[in-house]
Amino acid sequence: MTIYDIAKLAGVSASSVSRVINDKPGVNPETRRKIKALLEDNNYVPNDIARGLVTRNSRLVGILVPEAYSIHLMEGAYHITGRLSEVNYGTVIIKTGCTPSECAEGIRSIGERNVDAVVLMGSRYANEKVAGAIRQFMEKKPVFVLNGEITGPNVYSVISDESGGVCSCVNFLAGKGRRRIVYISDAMDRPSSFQKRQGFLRGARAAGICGEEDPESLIYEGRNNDIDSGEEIMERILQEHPDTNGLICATDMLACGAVRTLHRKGIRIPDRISVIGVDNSSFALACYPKLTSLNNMILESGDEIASKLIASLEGRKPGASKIMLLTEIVEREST
Amino acid sequence: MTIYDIAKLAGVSASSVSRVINDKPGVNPETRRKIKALLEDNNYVPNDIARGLVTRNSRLVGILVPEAYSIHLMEGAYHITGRLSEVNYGTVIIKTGCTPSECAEGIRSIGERNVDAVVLMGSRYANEKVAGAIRQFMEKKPVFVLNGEITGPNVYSVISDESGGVCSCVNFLAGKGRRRIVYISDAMDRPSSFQKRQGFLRGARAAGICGEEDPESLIYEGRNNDIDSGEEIMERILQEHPDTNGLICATDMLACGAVRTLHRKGIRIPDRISVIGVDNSSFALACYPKLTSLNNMILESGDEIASKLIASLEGRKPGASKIMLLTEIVEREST
DNA sequence: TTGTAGGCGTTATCAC
DNA sequence: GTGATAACGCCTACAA
Repeated sequence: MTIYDIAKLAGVSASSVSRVINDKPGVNPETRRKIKALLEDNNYVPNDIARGLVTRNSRLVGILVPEAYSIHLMEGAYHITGRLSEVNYGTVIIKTGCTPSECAEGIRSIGERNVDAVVLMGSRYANEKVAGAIRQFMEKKPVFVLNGEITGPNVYSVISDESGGVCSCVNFLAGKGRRRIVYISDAMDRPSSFQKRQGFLRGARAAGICGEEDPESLIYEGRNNDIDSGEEIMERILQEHPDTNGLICATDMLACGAVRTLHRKGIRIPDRISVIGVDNSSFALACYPKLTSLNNMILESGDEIASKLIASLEGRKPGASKIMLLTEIVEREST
Repeated sequence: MTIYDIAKLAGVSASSVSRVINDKPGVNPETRRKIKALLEDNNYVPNDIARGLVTRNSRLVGILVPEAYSIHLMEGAYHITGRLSEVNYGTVIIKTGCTPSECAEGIRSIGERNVDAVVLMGSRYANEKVAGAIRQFMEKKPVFVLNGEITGPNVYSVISDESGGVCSCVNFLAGKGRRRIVYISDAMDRPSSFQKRQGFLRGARAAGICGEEDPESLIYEGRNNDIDSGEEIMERILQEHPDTNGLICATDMLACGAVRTLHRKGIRIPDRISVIGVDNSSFALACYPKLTSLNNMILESGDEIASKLIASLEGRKPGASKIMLLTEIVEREST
């Protein structure tokens, strides 16, 4: 069912039908009614492809998500999808590999999809390879990166102050009298991990909890970012330093794992040790006790991006090209 | 950069360029090399929109997800996305409302996107309104529904035997000597909830755990499907029947909540009470103790759908129009 | 082996 | 107020 079919049925030209479909003026009210009825009766749906060919936009936004399993990022993508659905934009979500080359390849592949804009989920995309791919394949289209920083004329970055956040977590625990505070890092394969780690070092020095000791020695890093990994590392921590009474984990998942070990050993939380996670995810709630967690504002960042995106898509100015959201500690039962 | 631009640069016609791009025969090896080089140098990317207009397919699959917050379904969508990415198909994920009308509206809106096929995530879409919308707006395109049953010439349903699964959970607990087994249902606003509930009733009768009592009295239903809700209901259950020693929850999330209450009351799991969740999600792992959970095969269903989808897209037969996956209890620490 | 012409469904630009 | 007509970028007969 094309506009020509409808036109024939109505005894008018395709142009008139097109005008009715797009609510454009210049068509007799009577004719308009008639065409509208016909459209309805034949449940005509416009062919967005053909439309896109001439209007040069697809009402589609590409979202790249790294395949390294992160529910949290996917939730963010889902959130953005919701916001865009409201204004009748669809999202094409594509999984990419995690290496810089694979990320860059993702840019290229999404480029072929003729999306109107692109969102990069996570700091993993903040690297030179990706920046280059953007220059090559996304020259004219706006690119938004969530929790990562890329520089370019058409690139907008929304990051959250994870470094400052983790730093304040140390301070928070120190304020509760915790003297031996350790940090479980996630895999150091992306900027965000470094940020958090740096934040811990800064906080540890500022709080003066390491004395003569090198604060680096308070950092542990597991094989993976999952619950089992957190469990293992916690085991090691307790073995090496049974006096540990403050714990900050780079993700809620790692924290869940650590908490398991503490349960098993009968170490009470937060009486004997306080635990803080990062992400403020559903895992923080599923954990017992409910985890105090650093809200790194993934959802809020998604909102910011959605707003900028919609503004940009509608021809308005998206605003500042780099913004940072402040994080906040959401206190629950584990501290 | 269009094929015409490349053609001009190479001093040939657009058709030759097109032939090279699509790896079609009938072009001088020398010319082919030259064109290929040009394509590369100008990092030409084909306009999928224009291509779609003539080939009448978009290499895009629509996925409808209900906005009722369900990480689990989104993970499934993500999973399918991954599978389709491998064969260079993109997915357009659209959130829809939860009422039958809103779901049907989603079908219409995805219809405008000229996707090659549609996937409906969850049993919420299994209703007559949606079936009607499919007949109207998706007449020619294959529709796949995950964990829900819709009948139609172009509709393929993959469901999982949640009813049988929950039934066997009752049996499983009864086999462990649990005599008072209760069920916490999720909101009864979709077929899947009914299935699970029915399964419980069937299991309760078969196991003979209700005696003269009406097994309906063993069913509790909370306001929401979240952790807090599970916590509240568990509280009530213990008040009304402190002798409860077996618990089946319609979702892992509800189970997490229930476990919280048990912790608080100092009731040991599984010593005093065994707990089983449904979904076999990450929440089951985040919980302490790790939850025994009924794997309702969402991911596996996604795989089935992806396979059928790809087959169908490539012109092969997708196979049976309705299949059911058997569920299985994944035993962990809570039973 | 190569090029020409027509068409995919829509919108935009003119005449009328 | 209405209707031809030409794009949009690509593919595919068919002709050369």
